Amino acid sequence: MELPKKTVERLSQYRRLLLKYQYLEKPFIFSRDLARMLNINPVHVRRDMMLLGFSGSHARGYDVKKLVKEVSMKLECHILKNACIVGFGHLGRAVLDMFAGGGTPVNIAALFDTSPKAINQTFEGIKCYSMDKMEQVIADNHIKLAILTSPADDVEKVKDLLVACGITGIMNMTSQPLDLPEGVHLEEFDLKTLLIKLSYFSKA
Amino acid sequence: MELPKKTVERLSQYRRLLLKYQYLEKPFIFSRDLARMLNINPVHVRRDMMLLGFSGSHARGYDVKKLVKEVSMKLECHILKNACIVGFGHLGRAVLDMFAGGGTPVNIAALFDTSPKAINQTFEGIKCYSMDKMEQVIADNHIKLAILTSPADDVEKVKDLLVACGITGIMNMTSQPLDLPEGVHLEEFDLKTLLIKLSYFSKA
DNA sequence: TAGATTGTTAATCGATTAACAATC
DNA sequence: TAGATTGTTAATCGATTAACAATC
Repeated sequence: MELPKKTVERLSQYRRLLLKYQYLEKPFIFSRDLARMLNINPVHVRRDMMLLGFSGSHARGYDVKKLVKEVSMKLECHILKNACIVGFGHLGRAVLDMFAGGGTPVNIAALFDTSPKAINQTFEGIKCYSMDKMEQVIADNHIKLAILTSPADDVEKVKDLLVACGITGIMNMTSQPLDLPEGVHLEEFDLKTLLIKLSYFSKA
Repeated sequence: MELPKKTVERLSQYRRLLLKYQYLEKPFIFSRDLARMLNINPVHVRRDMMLLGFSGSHARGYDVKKLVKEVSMKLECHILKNACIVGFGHLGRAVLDMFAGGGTPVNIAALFDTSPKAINQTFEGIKCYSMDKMEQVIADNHIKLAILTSPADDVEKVKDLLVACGITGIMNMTSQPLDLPEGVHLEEFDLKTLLIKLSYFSKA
């Protein structure tokens, strides 16, 4: 059975935090402490553990290493998913920087851009290709995810290309609404919208 | 009375879309068409209009220009909010590029970075300052919002600085959880988390 | 009038959290 | 035992959507 979306988000955060924590501190952690570090409610932690099917001890809390292993298993962090970045401007570079270090279960396997300056260059060890190599490169590298950062006017064309290449998930970092066919998962990442929201709710 | 969060997000999207649309097409639009362009349910549009207190015509739909004006009013798009970008790496640059063009009700008024290469330089007409000028610059420019893109290890220190400077809203683009005092609004923008979510739900 | 649309209420769904029994 | 924590159910809250009356 599938986990709720919000639970998946939090599991990912628990994992990230505890991966750092596990070498520094005690081998056990209480829901209260984990919650405080993430500014959430302890009940959230316990409920997520329940959904995960993971048990703690009433006396000591949760076994950090076992928990990290369990979360990683559930999120399939052992199956390294290959992703590509489409559009390699500042935003694309920022994304690459963020994931080049490793530690995340998503592997950037290729870059695509239209600029002759970038094409055939290598960044952080990852090669940048022209758009017309997309079909070949995506097939050869078993790429399943795409992070879309290209300029707004290209988005529709690029989307159709990606879908035709058999991509199963797209992270849309353009501020352009995207209409995807059944079976392709979409994650919206719309900075313009969120900034206006921030502004609206930050009224002094 | 305050609008629901999701409604504010959608209002921002209606506005963006219709600003383009208003010069191209008919002066009226149906909820169905607006919804289709954003891949949402038409009922959403009509309900948001209701919450906004905006009426359409049964025969012709909504008056595009009036609607844009109404949404802009509600989102206070006429009050230009000043924001700063803290951390001017690739991510900071990407954010600046996105907003330098104008058209959004948020104005980037200053950049902050620790790198001597960037400090005192001007990018897209916006000056980059060292972190220790922050208090002065934020006060002088009436900056109320901060977009945080600095490296993870600086985040806590920078946060305290920003709060001390009287910032009322922070967009956190680092993957570091932030704990803010009452009265400072927080918007999380966590790429690592969302990418894992995408990966989880994109299982073939 | 017939058909389409808006405006609004009620039902549904998902996420959060309060409450509390069970356990160490 | 007393006190703290986990595990789980039930209540609450916010967002979405189904249903339908009112209107053009």
